[in-house]
Amino acid sequence: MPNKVQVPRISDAVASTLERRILEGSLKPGDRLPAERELAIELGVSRPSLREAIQKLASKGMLQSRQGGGTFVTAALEKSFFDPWQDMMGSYPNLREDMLEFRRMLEGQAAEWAAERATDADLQRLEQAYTALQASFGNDDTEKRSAADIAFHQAIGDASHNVLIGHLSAALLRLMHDNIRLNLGELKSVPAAGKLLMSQHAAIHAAIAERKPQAARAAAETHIDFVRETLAQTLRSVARRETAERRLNTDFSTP
Amino acid sequence: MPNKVQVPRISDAVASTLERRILEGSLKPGDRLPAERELAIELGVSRPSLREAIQKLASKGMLQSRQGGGTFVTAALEKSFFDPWQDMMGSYPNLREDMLEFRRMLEGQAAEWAAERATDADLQRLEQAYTALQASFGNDDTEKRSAADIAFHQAIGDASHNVLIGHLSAALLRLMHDNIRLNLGELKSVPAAGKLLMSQHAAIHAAIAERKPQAARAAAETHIDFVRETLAQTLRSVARRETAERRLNTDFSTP
DNA sequence: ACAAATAACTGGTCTTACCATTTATCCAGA
DNA sequence: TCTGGATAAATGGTAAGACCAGTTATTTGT
Repeated sequence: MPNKVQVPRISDAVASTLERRILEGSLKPGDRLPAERELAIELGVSRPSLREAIQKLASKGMLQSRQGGGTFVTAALEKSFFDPWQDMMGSYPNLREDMLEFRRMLEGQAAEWAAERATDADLQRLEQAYTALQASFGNDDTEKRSAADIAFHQAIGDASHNVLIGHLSAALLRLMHDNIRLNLGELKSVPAAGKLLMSQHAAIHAAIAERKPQAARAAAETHIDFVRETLAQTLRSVARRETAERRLNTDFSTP
Repeated sequence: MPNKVQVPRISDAVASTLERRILEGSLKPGDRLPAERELAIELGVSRPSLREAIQKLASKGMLQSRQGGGTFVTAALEKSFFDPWQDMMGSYPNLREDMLEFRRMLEGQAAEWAAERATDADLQRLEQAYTALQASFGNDDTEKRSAADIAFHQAIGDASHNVLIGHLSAALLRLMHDNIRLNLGELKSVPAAGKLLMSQHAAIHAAIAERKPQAARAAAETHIDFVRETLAQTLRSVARRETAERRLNTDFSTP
């Protein structure tokens, strides 16, 4: 019965377009879609058609609408990979080591491919993210620094033109930032770390812009190595402080 | 952000109603739904709302509409894709390429680390998985071959002693197997492929057991390259066959 | 400076109309 | 009577406009 050739339906085409934008990263998790009225015009379809497409994606869990608020991209794609670990991170310290080791490979490859494949538009976006990141340092708002950091690495992931790299690198970095913020509070970074981090970011950025794959990979790996080392030191010192406090507080049952 | 209580949406309620009717059996597979205009009146909602509900169920694969014909309850139900990546794989061929490229890096690294870090127990498990895989060839049961293949690669991932590697390599391989099964039917592998695959598995296994990281990585990469090439060939031939069939059917308007 | 009232968006729903495809009906010609 | 095709009816697909119901940003009043 359904052997007939299906005529193309507009709502399906629109759904594919949106899906594609999410997959390829121009619509990232948490982003808000343009208003339905605008988006309908931009895509050249009527609002009902657009709505049908949105319903489809919403039923897949990729979009989420709030009346009066807007329609947002969910993290369904990353969740399907990493959901189970979200909570494990805190309790299982080895996982952090594994994650950094994994990211070393991932970010290295991302940088290498980005240097090989980035389009001019990609480089432009990367440039933009880099200057934003530069600006955000010195800023006290940890939230914004995290966002800028994630955006920078995300831009590299996007430029690598492999959707898995793009989604995974961003998701992992987000996971780490959340975890760090969660477990170490505001974690005023090691005093001298800031400038070193910036120079590393600069090196990565430069290598990609100059299209030097091996240099880009090396720079990215150096970056992760530094983060790993710095984080380990900080954690050790935090641990020392906590055991010291615990020793002091042993007799006080917390009210 | 989405902590607010979600307001009940009419289209959701309608979708639930229809879904219930299907599950309870008052709408059987193959049945035609009442016309949208009638059904909308019967349910006391507008046609657009009803249509949004239908779109949702259609995207779940429970309904199927033909312009001018009607809307039918899907005969073969229970595809149950909860994984958003799974159905993306079907619709975006590029994703399959990205996935293989990514897996090349992943499996290569997994094999390298496994060769460096595997404990005796790991090697034992790997040995076990390898012999099981060997045994499963020749077997006609695709399901079991898949399972053995996944188990083998999983054993490598575990031996790499990085939980992310383990989890991801298994998850991605599973994704590919499911996708192949879903989209290409049983896909009797290319005749000569079986023995080649086995020799590749043997090479990976041997390199890890002999603790030769670089050899292990190379063997794993070769393996993925071969899979990629074979898959591409198979897909091309499938595409050829389909266009041929289409050409044959061009003149016969289906009665 | 702060809080409340207000204005401007934004998604949710409905009505109406028209188009494209399919299906059923009917009528002329053999 | 039967067959074939033209015609009409029914059905899903799309569009436009209006209004409602929440949300968010702005203004205003104290």
